[in-house]
Amino acid sequence: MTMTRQIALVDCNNFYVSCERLFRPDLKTTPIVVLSNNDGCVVSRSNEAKALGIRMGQPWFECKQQAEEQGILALSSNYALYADLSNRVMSVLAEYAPLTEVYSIDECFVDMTGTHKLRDVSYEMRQRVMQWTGIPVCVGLGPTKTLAKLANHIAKKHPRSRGVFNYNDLTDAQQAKLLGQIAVDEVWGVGRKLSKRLAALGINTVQDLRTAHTPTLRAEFGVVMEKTQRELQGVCCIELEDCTPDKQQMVNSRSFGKPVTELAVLQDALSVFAANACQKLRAQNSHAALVHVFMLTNRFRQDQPQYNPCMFVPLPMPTNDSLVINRWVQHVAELLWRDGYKYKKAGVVLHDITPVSVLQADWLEPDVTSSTRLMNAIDGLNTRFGRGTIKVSTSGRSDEWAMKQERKSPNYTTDWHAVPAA
DNA sequence: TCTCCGATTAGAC
DNA sequence: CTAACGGTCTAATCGGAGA
Repeated sequence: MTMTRQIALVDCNNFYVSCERLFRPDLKTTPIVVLSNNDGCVVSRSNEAKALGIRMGQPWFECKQQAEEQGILALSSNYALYADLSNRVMSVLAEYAPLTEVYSIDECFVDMTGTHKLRDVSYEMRQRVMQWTGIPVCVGLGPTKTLAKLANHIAKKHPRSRGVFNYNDLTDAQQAKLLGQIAVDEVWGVGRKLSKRLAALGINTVQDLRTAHTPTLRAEFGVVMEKTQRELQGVCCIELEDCTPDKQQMVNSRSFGKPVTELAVLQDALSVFAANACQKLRAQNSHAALVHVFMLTNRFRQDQPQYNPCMFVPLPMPTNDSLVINRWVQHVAELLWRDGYKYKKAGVVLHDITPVSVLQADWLEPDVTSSTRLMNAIDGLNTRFGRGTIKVSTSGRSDEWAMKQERKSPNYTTDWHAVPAA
C-alpha cells in the first residue's frame, strides 16, 4: 500500500510588505501597500491596509486619496530586495525535504511525505523561516497540491490554526463540511470567469465541485477542470516539478513613466529591453529564432488616438547575442514608428527558443566564440555590479522613459549604505 | 479529414 | 504642478489554412 502524500504549500504572508517591514520595524503596525511597476496598482497589502478596504490589484490613482487620508504608507516595489529574501526563504525550506518546488516568488511546495511528527515539524519549519529570515509564512498540508493550497488558505484565514493547517487530519465528514463553506473560486485554477460558469451549473462551493458529475464537468470545462476535481478528491494529478523547465519565451516590457513621443527615446528603451531579454536567454543557455517587437499607446485613454503595432522577425540563425538582436529591434522600431502618437509601453519578446547545445555545431557561422565571450563578460559585470553597468547601447535617454518609482525603499540587502543605523 | 498554426482566453501571482 | 491603471508566463482551445 502507498503512503498518503503529505504535500506542504508554504506561502509568505503579505510578502512584499513583510520584506519592507524587515528593515523598518517601526512600521510594524502601520498600514502599508506595495505598488506594482510604474507605481500602477496595489500588489501587496498589510493586514491593516486590507482592513481599510484597499483591494488587491486596485489602481493606485483610485485609492491614493483614501490612502493619504487614512495614513496608509505606499511603497514602490523593490524587486531586488524581494528576490533576495525569497531565495533565503526557499533555502531554509529546501532543508526540510529532498523535493521542493519553488512555485513563485513567495510560495513553495515541499514534499513532506513520510515525515514523522508532521505537525511539529511544520510548526518548526515556520518558526525557523521566521527566525532565519524574518519572513512570516503559513503552511498548508494536504494529499495533493490543490488541497495543500486550499489548506494554506485556511491556515491564513483562521488565526486559531497558528499558521499551519493539515487537511489530512480531517475525517471525511469534516472535509465535506469544511469544503462546503469555501467558495469555489478559492480553488487553484478556478478564477473569476470559471466560477461564474460553474455557478450557472449550481456549483458554488469547493464541495460542490468535488462531488460534481464528472462527465459533465469534463464536457463543459475540459481536462484541466477534471484534474482539479480529482485533486480535490485527494488523487494526485499534478506532480511536483523537481527542475524548472526552460522558458519558451522571454518577455521584457515596461510602461513608461510619461508618454514617449520621440523615436530615439523609444529606441533607447527597446535597446534595454532587448539586452535584458537576451541576458535571460543566455542565463538558461538558449537561443531564440524569432524576435517580436511591440509598442502601445495608452489603452485607457480612449480620447487619444490608439496605435499598437508589432512585428515578428524570423532570424536567419538563432542567437542570444544582444548586439545581433538589438540591431533587428532597432530596425523594426523605425519601421513600426509613427509620429503623432503618445506611446505608453513597449517591449521585446523572444520566441522559438531552443537550447544552445543543439545548434552549436554550425561551423559555417564565423566567430561565434568572440561574441560569446563578449556576452559572458557583459553578463558577469552586470551580475556583479548591477543591471545596467554595461549597456548595449548608451544613447542615454532613459530619464525620458524610466518608470515611475516615487516611493522606493533603499536596497537594504545589496547596499551597505542603505542599512539603517541601529 | 487531419494537422498545424496563430490568436484568443483563462489563470496564477 | 498635474496627471490617469503591472509584468511574465503557461496551457488549452478554437477556427482557418493547407496537406
